[in-house]
Amino acid sequence: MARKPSANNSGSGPAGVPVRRVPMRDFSRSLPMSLLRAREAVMRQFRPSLRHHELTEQQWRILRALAAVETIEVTELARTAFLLGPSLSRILRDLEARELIERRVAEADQRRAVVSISADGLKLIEAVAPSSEAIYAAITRRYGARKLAELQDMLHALENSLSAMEVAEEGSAEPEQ
Amino acid sequence: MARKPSANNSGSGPAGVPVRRVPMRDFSRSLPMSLLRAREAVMRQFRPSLRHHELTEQQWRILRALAAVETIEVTELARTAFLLGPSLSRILRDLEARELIERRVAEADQRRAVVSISADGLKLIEAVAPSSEAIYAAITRRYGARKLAELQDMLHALENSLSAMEVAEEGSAEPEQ
DNA sequence: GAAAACTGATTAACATGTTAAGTGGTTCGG
DNA sequence: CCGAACCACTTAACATGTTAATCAGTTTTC
Repeated sequence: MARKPSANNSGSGPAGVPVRRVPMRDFSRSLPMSLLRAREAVMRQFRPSLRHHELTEQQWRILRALAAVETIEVTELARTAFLLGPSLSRILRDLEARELIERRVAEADQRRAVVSISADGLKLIEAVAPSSEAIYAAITRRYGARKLAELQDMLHALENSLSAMEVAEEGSAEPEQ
Repeated sequence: MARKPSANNSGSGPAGVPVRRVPMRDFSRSLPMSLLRAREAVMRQFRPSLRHHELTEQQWRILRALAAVETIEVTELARTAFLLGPSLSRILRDLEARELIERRVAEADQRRAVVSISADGLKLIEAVAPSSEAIYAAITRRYGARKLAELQDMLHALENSLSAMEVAEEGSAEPEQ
């Protein structure tokens, strides 16, 4: 288990000890990594259930978003389900082929598409919802309802903090003239 | 802005009001969604900087993990960088082609591959690290160092809670027999 | 010591993430 | 009006996520 000293001196440092060669925050403690790991731990609970219904996580997000409204435009749906346009386009195409959703063009503006869930789509949601809710309840029990609410608050606060923060453009490439 | 009552009665409920037609937790408040949104808010800050160096988020994770050790085996690297095997395989192939990493087979076990960062790879890290650290510092300032540490703790606690939780296999399909 | 079982890594196949480009439809300025 | 600008959506191209299958090397078992 102990890392064996290697004979690889082709790099730079003295071989044998795992040194941090560049001064940098410990990698595994970075915020993006923590968020990724936490999210993966949560999704690992849900994926099997979704999989048994031939649904991906994103398809499930879309169906749930659609179940909450009569109709919705594609752009608004992308915002709600937190998907980028291209992803949403592909998924809607597939869900439409499976007849889980319906789509028509808006009368007022021919550019816009209006989406709604189908009867089959609703049936599917009703089939998945119980186990999904059960899993969520189990997670809540394990972690603690109060702690979970607090975590959500902190996550939203983080999101709000950063939304106001402008992204550095780093003008070292593509000078834009 | 007010949702116009639609004439779509093909579903089930009385048309006109955006009703939640299936009893379910409000979608936008689900934990996976909160985690996803928070993570995206964070990554949005880093992506431009990485992009200027022709690096994806995952490639950056791998280079950073490699910079902390002399050598590492692929499986261990996957665990450290939190990537699945297939993703890692592809990325290592590309990074090797760009000569940012080096790879050789382990002497003791010909199945295993041992990876290390190259001199060019180290130079690249040194080029990216400053702005990366600056962004992280800015995020910390905005959100608050103490709050950030607390959030990390809660995320790790969540991860630990769920790792002990076994995933339901839901025997409704593929009876396994 | 060879077949069976196992293991580390890669490849395959399909779905999504991400950015850029394309395609119609709509609005605006002259 | 009519061409330029804009807008909603889709397509394209490439990278990663995810599961299953494959492949070579190693260990187990009889």
